Amino acid sequence: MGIDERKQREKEEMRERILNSAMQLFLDKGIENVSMRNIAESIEYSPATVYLYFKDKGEILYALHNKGFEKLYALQLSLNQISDPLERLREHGRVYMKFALENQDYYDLMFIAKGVAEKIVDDKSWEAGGKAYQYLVDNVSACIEKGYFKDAEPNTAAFAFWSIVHGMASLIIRHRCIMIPPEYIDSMINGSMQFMFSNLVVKK
Amino acid sequence: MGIDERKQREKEEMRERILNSAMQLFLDKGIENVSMRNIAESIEYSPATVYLYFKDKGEILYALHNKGFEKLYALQLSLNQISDPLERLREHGRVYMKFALENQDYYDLMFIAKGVAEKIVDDKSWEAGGKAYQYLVDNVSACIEKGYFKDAEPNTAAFAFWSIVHGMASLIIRHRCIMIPPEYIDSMINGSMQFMFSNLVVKK
Amino acid sequence: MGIDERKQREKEEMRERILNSAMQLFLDKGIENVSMRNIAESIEYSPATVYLYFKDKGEILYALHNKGFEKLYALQLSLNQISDPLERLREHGRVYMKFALENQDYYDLMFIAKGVAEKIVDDKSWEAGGKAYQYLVDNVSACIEKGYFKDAEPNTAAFAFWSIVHGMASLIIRHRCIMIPPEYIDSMINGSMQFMFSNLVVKK
Amino acid sequence: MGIDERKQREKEEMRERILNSAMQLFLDKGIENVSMRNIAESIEYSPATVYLYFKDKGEILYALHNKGFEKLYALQLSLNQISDPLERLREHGRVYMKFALENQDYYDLMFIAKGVAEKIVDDKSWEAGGKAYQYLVDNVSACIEKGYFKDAEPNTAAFAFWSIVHGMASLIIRHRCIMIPPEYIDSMINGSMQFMFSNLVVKK
DNA sequence: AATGAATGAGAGTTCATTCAT
DNA sequence: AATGAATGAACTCTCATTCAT
Repeated sequence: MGIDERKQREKEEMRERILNSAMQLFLDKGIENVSMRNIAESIEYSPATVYLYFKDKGEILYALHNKGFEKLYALQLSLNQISDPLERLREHGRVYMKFALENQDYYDLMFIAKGVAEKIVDDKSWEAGGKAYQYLVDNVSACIEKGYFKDAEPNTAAFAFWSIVHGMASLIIRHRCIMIPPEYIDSMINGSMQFMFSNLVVKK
Repeated sequence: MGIDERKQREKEEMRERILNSAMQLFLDKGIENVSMRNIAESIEYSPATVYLYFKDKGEILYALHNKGFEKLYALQLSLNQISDPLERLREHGRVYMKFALENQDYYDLMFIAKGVAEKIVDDKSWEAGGKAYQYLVDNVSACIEKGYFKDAEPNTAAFAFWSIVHGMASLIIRHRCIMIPPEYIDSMINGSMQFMFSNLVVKK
Repeated sequence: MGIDERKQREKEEMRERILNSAMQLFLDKGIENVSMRNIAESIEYSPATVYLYFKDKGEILYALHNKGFEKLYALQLSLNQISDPLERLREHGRVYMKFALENQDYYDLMFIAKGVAEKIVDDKSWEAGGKAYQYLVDNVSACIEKGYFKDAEPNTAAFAFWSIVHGMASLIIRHRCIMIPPEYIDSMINGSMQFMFSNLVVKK
Repeated sequence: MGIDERKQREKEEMRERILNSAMQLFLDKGIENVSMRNIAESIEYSPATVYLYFKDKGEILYALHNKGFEKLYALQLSLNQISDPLERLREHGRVYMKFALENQDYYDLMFIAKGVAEKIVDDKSWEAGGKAYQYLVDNVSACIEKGYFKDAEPNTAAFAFWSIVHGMASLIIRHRCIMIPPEYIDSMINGSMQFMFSNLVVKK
């Protein structure tokens, strides 16, 4: 009775193994330097086998990209328990940065890597990203409604907030912060976000 | 006596010609689609000749990266004529974004591309970037001294400002703004910067 | 007792189904673009299953080749109702060309494709082809006996007739008639056959 | 002074060597079973080297195809010394068959092989074939003008003649004459051509 | 009887780079 | 100073086929 299920599970495990190996390789050698062969070798299977689980290289990239967005979205949902939208937005920023820095490989794939977005647009599949972005817009809207920001249009403000955190994250991930001693990075991030928030918010 | 100098000069001219052609190709076909052979063809020399002037492809990328920083720094210097530091900072942001969007390939090379930054650490030559960054820090410092920002530490605030503009630029350049209709991108950028500035600055 | 027969029958049905699907695919996509996987998919079985019914791809080709000859032979038999051998030969030519052009993939397999004929010699099984050829020889013999051709040896004349129609068919099928506008092909064929017949036949 | 010429000559020799090796391989293994790698190996160079001399596989096929047509056309020109068009046409047939049977590999490429014609049509390059075909049409026209054939339209009659010889040649080359004992093939060919000519030609 | 999983071999092609001349 | 010739290594992807289950 469990046979089909076992097979199903094994198939899923194999996909997972491939994805993990691929991600590890991306991390080690950079996305553009990873080939299907590399991936196959790293799981000790033949190249052809990989194609049994993923149609082509793009599908692997897409699957990882999606996993990343799911992870991120799950984190966003956990923010729902914070009722005050401003506090939620602040925490949103912290969570986003934490996600970016703890999952630099995923973040790179999701928001920085070349050749990924291009492949994905062709499919119907900016869904994942769209959901995450919408969550931010809603959060910002709620803040505006509560009067936390002056002169703010939700989409514009959301883009501004996103830019700040993405800017920090991508500068760090792509090693453009070498003028900042590593041990200061964290306080730099917190300081920057603090600077923004404390000044942007309307004092009542 | 003039011979060596002439030779030196000719060598330099050739390097320059190679770099210009390479950059033109990057602009035309995208960085990853340019090969050493392409570059050689575009200057009508053989591939082997290019190697007489640059050790390898990485060195070309690095040289272009440096040229990019020089370009950017020149733009920054032109800001000096603006005496009010806040107004200068505001214009700094506009100029930076303009540079990024009009020279997306330079910008990519300078602040996003993988493999370039790594080379830089080895070569200890973050000079070019350091100067540009220092200019920003100085600009922010001047603003703080004049009391435009509250509770601000110059390095931290500078990092924050840089993050915003880099965030916007890199999201656009790496095609992560597909949820924003292209015709709105410009107003989105201006709106975001306006949002930040108008709220961050202490009202007197 | 009926069990074995049923099994036998089922096996034969499956072979038939495979062959039909394979031929359909050949017609749709061209012989060289059909893989064992395609064939398996089109009958909704796994690739491995196909190998239970045919030793390898060559055997499928060979079987189709044979089916082609059966088809052709059936058409030839239908000519028997024409009693005058010359009229029968003329119609033979028309029927042959019709078969060739309406079943280009069968024809290709039977008379042009490489790798198929080789297999046949080994398998000593030129039977199917032999029968069809003999039919032609007999037809030509009858014409000679009736005095329609002068100076003719049956085998030689048969080969000559076969060459004409095969020449036309294979030039068309393998796209070597590009200098003839497509809309003229038909009249070219008819014209050529007319030219041969009207001149070859002894006027009484 | 001779340096450039020597280089030119060496380059040409290399192309020739590649073409010869390729042709030999085609002959041995069949066109569709020859890869660029095979060709490279057979001349003991790396695959990449072959691409220095030929843009892609199609260009090799095309070059061979062209060589074949040049050979054939040269033979045709040698017929010009025969003044009587009927005798010329008769010899034309003999020469064509001789060419086909002595250069089966070239003939296959020129008139039978799949995938060659397709590639060539795209280029401007049915020239070679067109010239050879036109030569035949002209020959047939001359015969008609001289009253050798009744009721004949030149293009149609030319197509008919071509079909006969091509039919014979391709049946032999693709091994479809296994019912004819090898030692009879020659007399079969001659006999067939004799049968056609002696009967087609108007007796005066 | 049927298959899921796997693979070795191979396809055409491109690249950065080297080196004798 | 410049290059023609060459190459090893790599790329993505497909195929016919096998075999344990």
